Amino acid sequence: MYLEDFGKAVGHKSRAAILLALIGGKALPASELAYRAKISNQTASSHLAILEDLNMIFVRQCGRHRYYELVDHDIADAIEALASKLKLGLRDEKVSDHLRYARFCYDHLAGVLGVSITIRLLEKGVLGADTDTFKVVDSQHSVFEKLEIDLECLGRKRRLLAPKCIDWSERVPHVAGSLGAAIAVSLEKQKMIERSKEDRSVKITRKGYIFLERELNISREILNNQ
Amino acid sequence: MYLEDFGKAVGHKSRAAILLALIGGKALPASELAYRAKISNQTASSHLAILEDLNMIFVRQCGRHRYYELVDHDIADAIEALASKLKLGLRDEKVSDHLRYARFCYDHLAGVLGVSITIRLLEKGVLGADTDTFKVVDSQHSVFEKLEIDLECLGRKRRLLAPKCIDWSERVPHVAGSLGAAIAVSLEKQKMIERSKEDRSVKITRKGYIFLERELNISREILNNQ
DNA sequence: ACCATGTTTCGACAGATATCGTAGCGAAAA
DNA sequence: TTTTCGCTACGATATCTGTCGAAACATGGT
Repeated sequence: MYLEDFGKAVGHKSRAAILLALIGGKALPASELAYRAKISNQTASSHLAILEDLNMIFVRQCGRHRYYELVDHDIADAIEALASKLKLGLRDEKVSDHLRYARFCYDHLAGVLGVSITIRLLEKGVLGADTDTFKVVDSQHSVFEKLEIDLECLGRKRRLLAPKCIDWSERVPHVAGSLGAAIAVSLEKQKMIERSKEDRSVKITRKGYIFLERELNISREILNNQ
Repeated sequence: MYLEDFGKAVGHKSRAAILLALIGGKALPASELAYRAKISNQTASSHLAILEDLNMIFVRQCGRHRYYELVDHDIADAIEALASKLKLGLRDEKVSDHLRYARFCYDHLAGVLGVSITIRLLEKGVLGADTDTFKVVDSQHSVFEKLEIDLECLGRKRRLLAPKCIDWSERVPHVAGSLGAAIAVSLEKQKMIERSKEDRSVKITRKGYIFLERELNISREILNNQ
C-alpha cells in the first residue's frame, strides 16, 4: 500500500467516518455504515467499493447479509497511533465522555478502562513490560482462570500475544493483540461490559463493576467515573 | 487537525511526494519541490497552498527566497510511523539502498546508520531504554565531547531529549528528539556525513567512517555496506 | 414462483480538483 | 530605475468526485 492510498482512504469525511466506525471492531452492514456516516446507502456503497479497492476493508458474506470489516487490526492500530501522534480530533465521532472512558479499539479495549486494566495487571505482577510488547509473567494468576483465557492456546497463534497499543485519548500503552482481544471477548461474553449500539463505546455492567473491583482492584473512583 | 485533513494532505501523489521530500528536514524552495514531485511550478504552488492551509507546512521568507518546511517533526515522525505500521511503500522515492542505509528523518538519522548508532550507544551503556524514550546514562562519555554535544543545554529545551522513533525500513527504534538532532547536526558539521542533493539519503565520509568505527565500534561489515 | 429486504449498479448532475499558460508581484541585483 | 528571477494569482479547461434517484440484483423467506 502506498502513502497516498492510505491518505485517499481517510481523506474524505464520509470514508473517515466509515473507518472510524469499523475501528470499533464489529463487522457492520452497509446500511449501518451509511447511517453512521450520514450519507445515503448508494453513496456509502461507492465509498465502500473505494475502501475495498484500497485494501482497507473486506466484506464477509453471511447468507443474505454482507458485513464489512477492516482487513486487519494493523489498520485500526495505525489510525489510533496517528491520532495520538498528531493529536488529531476525530470530527465525526461525538467525542463523548463514554468514548473516552471505554471503547473498543478494533478487538480490544481502549480508553480509561483499557489502560486501567493494563496498569493493574502490571502492578499485580501478572504482566511485565517489554519495549513494544507486554509479556505474561504470572500465567497461573486467577484472572486468566476467571476470564477463561487459555494462554497456551493464544501463544500458538500467529498473532502477537500482547503488543502495546497507544490510543488517542489516554496516550498510554494498553494491552492489544490476541490477549487484549481475549480479555475483551471474555468480558463481553460474561456480560461484564456491553457494547453501545451507536458507537464503539462500552458500558461496564454491575457484574463487571464487581469483577473489576474485586479481581483487579481497580479503584471505585475510576470505576465510578463511567 | 482532523483525520480527514491529514488524509487529504497525503492523499494525493504530488502532495505525498512533496511531504516525503520535506521529511528530509531541509527547507526547500517551491521550484525544487515541483521538480521532485514532477509537476509544474504553478501546480506545486497550489499544492503548497493546500498543505499550508492544512497546517502541515509553513514558509520561511529569506530575502527573495521562500523556503518550505514541515511545521514540526511530529509530522515527519507520524508519517514514518505510519509507513512502518502499514508496511507502506513510498512510491515516489526511489527506494534506493542508499536511502535504506542512511537518511535524514526530518532532523535526525534513520535507516541502518541511525539504528546502528543507537544500538551501539545502548550497548556501550551511554544510553538506556525506557518505554517510549531513551535516557542518557553516562553523560560523561567521550562521545558527547567528540561530537561537541552539550547535554545540559539540550535538557533545558522544551523538546523531548531522546524519544524513540521507528522508521519504515528498519522497524527498530532509533534516537530522535533534540539529542538525535544534535548528533546528526554535529556529524554533518564535522563533515562525517554528507547529504545527498537528490533526496534525503546521506553518505558517510572517510572521516565519518573512522569516527564511527573507532569511537562507536560500529563493525566494518556494517560500515562497508554503504 | 413470488415477494421482501438489503445492496449494488447505472445515470445524471453539481461541484471540486488538478493542471498549466499567462500575467502580475516583490525583492534583490544591475 | 530597470532588469532579472522566482513565486503566486488568475483564468480556462478537462477530469475526477460525491451525491442521490431509479432500477437491477441477489438471497432467503412465504
